[in-house]
Formats: sequence, C-alpha cells, structure tokens
Amino acid sequence: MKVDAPTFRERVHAIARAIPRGRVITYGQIALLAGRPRGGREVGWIAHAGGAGIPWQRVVNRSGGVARGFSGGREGHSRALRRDGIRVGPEGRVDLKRYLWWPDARIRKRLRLS
DNA sequence: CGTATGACGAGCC
DNA sequence: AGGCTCGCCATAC
Repeated sequence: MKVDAPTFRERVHAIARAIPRGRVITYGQIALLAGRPRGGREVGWIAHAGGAGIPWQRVVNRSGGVARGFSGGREGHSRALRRDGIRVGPEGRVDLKRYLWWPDARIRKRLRLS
C-alpha cells in the first residue's frame, strides 16, 4: 500500500519517541537525522508545540542545556530529566559525553532516516 | 508582504 | 570554558 512521505514534523516526533529512557539527544541531531541539517530551530518549535506521549525532556541543546521554554521552565525540564535518571548539573546542564544518544543502524532503518 | 521572534548551532574571541 | 555574534528558517503579526 502506498503511503505518503512523512513530513518533517512527523519524522521529528518519531525520532523523539525513540529516545531511550536515561539518554538524551540534541535538536541539531534530530534535524540532521530528519533530513534538515540546519533545522535545529524548527525542531525547537516543534518540540514547544508538544505532542502526546513524546518524551521531549530528552531533547537538549548542543551544550547539553535544558530549555527555557519547557513547561515549568528550566527547573521543570531539569526535574523531568532527573525523573528519567539523568544527572543535571547546577547550571541546568547534562553531561553529553555520558548521556548523548545516537540511534543505531536498525532504528535508523526502521524510521527511514539517513 | 516586511519584520520580529525563537525549546538552535557554528565560529570567534 | 563561557559569552557574543551571526546565520538559519518556519511562524506570528
């Protein structure tokens, strides 16, 4: 059966849903995977628009920083990450060396990503 | 339709 | 390392 090509927003949602508990990904990475190398800002407002059942707290910026516009502000974002078992520093930063996630080949294939 | 805005990123200092 | 500037690009107004 023929299916329409997924929109950028749908790809972003699919990727965000695939992030495992205890790991994080960056806006830029999602944009790249979804086929828009400089679309970090877009991913940001897609995240801000929300989406039921999507663990947006696992999406952080390039510096590992939490989002100002998260529900509950930076504090809210930090709390949500800690509930995921992720350590968040006093400046609202996570250690990317430790928590950054990259989808493996199998997942990329399943989601039809680059 | 021109301007402003922003859950971003890379580069420079 | 951390702060600034500039580029990016869909939306909002």
